[in-house]
Amino acid sequence: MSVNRRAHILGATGGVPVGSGGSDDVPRERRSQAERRLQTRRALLDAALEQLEAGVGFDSLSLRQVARVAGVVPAAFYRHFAGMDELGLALVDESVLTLRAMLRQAREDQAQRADPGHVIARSVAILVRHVREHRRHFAFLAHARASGNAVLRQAIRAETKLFASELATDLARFPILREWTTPDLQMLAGVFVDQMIAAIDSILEASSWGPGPLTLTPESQAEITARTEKQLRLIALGIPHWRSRP
Amino acid sequence: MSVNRRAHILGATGGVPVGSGGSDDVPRERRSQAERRLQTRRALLDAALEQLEAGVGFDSLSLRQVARVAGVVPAAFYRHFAGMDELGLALVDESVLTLRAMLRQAREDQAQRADPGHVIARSVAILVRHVREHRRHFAFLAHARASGNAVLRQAIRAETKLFASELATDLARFPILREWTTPDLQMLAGVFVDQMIAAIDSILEASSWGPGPLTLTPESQAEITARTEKQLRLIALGIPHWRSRP
DNA sequence: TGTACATCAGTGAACGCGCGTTCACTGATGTAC
DNA sequence: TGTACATCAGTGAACGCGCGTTCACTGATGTAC
Repeated sequence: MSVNRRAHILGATGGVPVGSGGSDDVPRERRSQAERRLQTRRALLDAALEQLEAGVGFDSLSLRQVARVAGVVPAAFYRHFAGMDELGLALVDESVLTLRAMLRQAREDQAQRADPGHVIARSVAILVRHVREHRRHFAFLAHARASGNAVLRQAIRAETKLFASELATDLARFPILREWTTPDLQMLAGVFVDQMIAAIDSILEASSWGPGPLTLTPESQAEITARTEKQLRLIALGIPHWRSRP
Repeated sequence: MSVNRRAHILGATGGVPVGSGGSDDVPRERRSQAERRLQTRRALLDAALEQLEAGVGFDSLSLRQVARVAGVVPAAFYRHFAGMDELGLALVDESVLTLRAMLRQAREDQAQRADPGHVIARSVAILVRHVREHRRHFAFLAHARASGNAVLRQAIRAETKLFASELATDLARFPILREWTTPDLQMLAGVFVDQMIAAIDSILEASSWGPGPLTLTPESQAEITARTEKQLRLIALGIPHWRSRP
């Protein structure tokens, strides 16, 4: 993996595009200061995500390394974030948008086809696809969730609770759950979210086999999908027999 | 938190106990080399656990800091471990013993009273008690499980799978599960383990409110216990309606 | 349109610090006689 | 029991390194006239 390949995408000094017909993949047209500012910010976020995806923990991420991969001098970092914590919170914001998009898509998919028999299979498929398409965000959330950084950990836990609440609201629309109390719906949403987190962990683990000896045979994506569907179906089987009383 | 309070518990130089009637809490009797060696090793492990418990991630743990808290010079660390990874693996071994002890206790408790109605409540109680009594080990596992250290992560994942398999074996003894296929039992054990992990996270989170602004109201231990019991009961409700076919 | 000045994203050098690792050493514990 | 030597856990000094943060700076972009 080249660590420095983004180096100087913005031009050599003072942020000016150098040369005339560079062979870089970045267009050389004139850009406003605001555009260039956004571009550097993005490069910093991407540099962090890139290393996070490669298995580096957020705690061990260094400001200098992030700046280096982003092709910028360390001091320039401070023009965008007060420190790594602030960058981390920006990543939480981004990642939460991804989560919400996933929930929204599942909701719309659900609304389109009134075919309640396949809700679980379709939801799992959407989950798996989203995790694969937004690996970096999910890898960040999965790791920073348990990281040593209290600020990030707290932020992610808070967002997870919010996510569970939104899911509870969605669940309330199912006829069979209409009579359930709000706390019971929250409890049920909690079970689903816990299983979802476990599934995300499995997917990330299965698709991130870097160097080193494999002591565990990684599960295939199909296996994870099948197992997760089974688990959710088992849980769903209990629902009709739950007596939800205030 | 005093970082240095263990300093020189073993004596000042060459490992010789200094003074004659020290006021330290460590007895000054003559000790064999082997005993002193074990004692320092333990001090190193404890120093690491202490910081892990305080919220420091394993990734950010420094060899020098661990040695300092253990009251030993950095170079002495290498008399016991080749590096932090090896210390981490030793902690995995220890923590896994704690996990097994918990499972064994739940099993014995189960065997003593043939009162199947309270299996869940009693199991949750045992879980909660163990997590509180062995906070440091569980905090280590919960964090290093998602840490940036691939070696530790792998080791813990492997042990988690093993744990789930043992649980599956225990589950097979329940009359209602006697007809289930092995893969289905594994799947069910997986659900329980996932919920257990989530519960452990909650307990650790609830009881580790260090400094900093509280944006989330921490759940009380009673709330966590009640919620976990509910979740497991819901899952159990589905069991009789699952058709397990080869 | 042309000119003079302001803004500000990114630069490059410098700082002090804690880190992991190495090394020859010390001196109490352990052992052979 | 007494003596001479071996073992080896822990010492302390040293090393080079990457880190986060600061600072005055540069020079292209943006703006007022």
